[in-house]
Amino acid sequence: MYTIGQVSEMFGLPISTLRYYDKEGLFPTMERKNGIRKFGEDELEALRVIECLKASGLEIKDIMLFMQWCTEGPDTYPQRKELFERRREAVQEEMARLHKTLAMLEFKCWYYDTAIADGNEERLQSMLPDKLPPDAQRLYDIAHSYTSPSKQSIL
Amino acid sequence: MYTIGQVSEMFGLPISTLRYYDKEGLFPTMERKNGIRKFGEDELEALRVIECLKASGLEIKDIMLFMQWCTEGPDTYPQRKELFERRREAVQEEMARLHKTLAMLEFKCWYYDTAIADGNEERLQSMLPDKLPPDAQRLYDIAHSYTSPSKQSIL
DNA sequence: GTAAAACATAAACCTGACTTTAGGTCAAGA
DNA sequence: TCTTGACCTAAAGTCAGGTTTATGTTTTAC
Repeated sequence: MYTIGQVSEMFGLPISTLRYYDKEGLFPTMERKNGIRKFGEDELEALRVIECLKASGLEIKDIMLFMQWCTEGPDTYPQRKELFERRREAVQEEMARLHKTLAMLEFKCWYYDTAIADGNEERLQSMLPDKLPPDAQRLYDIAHSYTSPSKQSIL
Repeated sequence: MYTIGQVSEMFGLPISTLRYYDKEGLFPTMERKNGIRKFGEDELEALRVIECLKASGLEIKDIMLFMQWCTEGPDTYPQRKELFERRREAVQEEMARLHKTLAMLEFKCWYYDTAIADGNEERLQSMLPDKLPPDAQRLYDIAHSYTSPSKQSIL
């Protein structure tokens, strides 16, 4: 069993954040002794899951819902599974977006390297949009490829 | 040249967001005709870069600084290059974090699949933390590996 | 010429995720 | 005993990144 201060150290989170999470219902089974929070293994695993779900883009109030499900026994296994499935898809999409972002950043690194060498952007601008050196062209094409703005898939 | 409504369509961004970006100084060279904004190729490329820098985790006010540099000529090439280098590193770190997040999500998908099949978590809990099937163990170990909470590298 | 659609501004409002503040309890060491 | 440090609460404050509202102007279509 750990105190809030120990958990704050272990996870590198401010104490105020841990209290905020508790207030939002993220530790539904946490015990107390004389009003003082006692973090057990369940709460540590809850925190790992909280960090994971937050990183996946889930909001606090939806994480709270998940934690509630965890107190309701085997009937909620399917909902919990569904939640993780959808988060997995969301993270995979986010990684694909970051891949494209990275292409743009690498292209711009190359672009400004070249601009610094040339002292100006004239030669570079004359190469746009399709007469760049092969490596740079590849990055440029990824970075400037069209992505549908629709948020909802037809499926 | 495009109107704000056309650009809103093209990028799937609300008109209010484009006006907000303009107010924050993200289109420093945008022209107007009778007070009406005229988006040219420079502004379209600015928007692509804005989306990229936002996705990389940069704040609006820092994107504004970059846009200002772009109006100041070749002297600021090195700063611009530096900015993209650091964003590249930040995105690579974010992708590594998401890789770990994904391992946790995949582990939990497997976990609840198994819990649904078993009807309870007893067998699963008895396998933790190091007697899981190989594939699940791999995911579990990635997801539960320690990550230093320090934000500053020693170098 | 006129009505509707599309543009404009300033300022207030909103949301999520914390953080800070103000005031209080409690246990341990000097 | 007293004071220091770690804990507690409720409520207010903060911040980024927009969005909404109220009001007015310009462009476009008939």
